[in-house]
Amino acid sequence: MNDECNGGIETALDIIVGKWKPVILFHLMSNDTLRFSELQRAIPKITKKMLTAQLRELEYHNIVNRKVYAQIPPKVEYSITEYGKGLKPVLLPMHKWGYQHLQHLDQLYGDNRESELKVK
Amino acid sequence: MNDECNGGIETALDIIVGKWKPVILFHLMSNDTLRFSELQRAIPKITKKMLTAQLRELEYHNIVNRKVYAQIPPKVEYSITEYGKGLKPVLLPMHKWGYQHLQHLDQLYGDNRESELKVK
DNA sequence: CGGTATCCGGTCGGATACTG
DNA sequence: CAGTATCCGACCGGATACCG
Repeated sequence: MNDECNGGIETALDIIVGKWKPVILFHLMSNDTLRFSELQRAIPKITKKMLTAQLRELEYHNIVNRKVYAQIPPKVEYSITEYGKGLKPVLLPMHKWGYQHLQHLDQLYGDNRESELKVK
Repeated sequence: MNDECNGGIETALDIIVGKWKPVILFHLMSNDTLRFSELQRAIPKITKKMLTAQLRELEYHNIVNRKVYAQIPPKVEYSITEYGKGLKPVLLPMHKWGYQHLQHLDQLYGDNRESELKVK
């Protein structure tokens, strides 16, 4: 971390931040391939607009693959690219830390703090 | 990653995301202790408002410590908490991946793509 | 020195309706 | 089925001025 150029962190954040990107990546990383509608069902509260937008950004950065089947009705499949799999060493520690952090909070304040957290 | 509950990632992101948090953490992690004005000088483009806001959020999550010296003129020192140091295993892979990603892009498109990146 | 207070523009994301 | 298009409110972050 005593390396110059902290910009690497911002670069990584730019790519994985977005209200829905973590969930999307989570599902794609555990499912190999998913259709647009399958993602929609897996993430009920997301709108098509958002799902499309976030997928496009991930696609732009070569994290996910978009495969269009030229047929009617249309069919589009999304999957993590090989390059995108390189994000696992980034996401796993994040997941681990975040999970432990939640436990830590529960242990400090008890288990029913949804409300307080939301209010921030 | 095939663990349920991807919320851990969002929890972690909530804490380390923010336009200036990565830079702030970077400086605090390599300097042990810094005054408000030192941080300001280290990050020239940040405003007091933003520096205060981001520090307060980090403090709220117990990532940084705020030590106020009751004297005139005032003096406030910031440092990473022991708990905050636990973020290193999260930030280091991020930094590494992001840095490699930048290299990856340079290798693909040549070195003068600042412009394109900004336009996105 | 180390902040608040206030204002304000731009962007993010949600709701809804429409389409090939 | 897999998207666009449009509108719109909320919030994020910058500029500036003031304060203990």
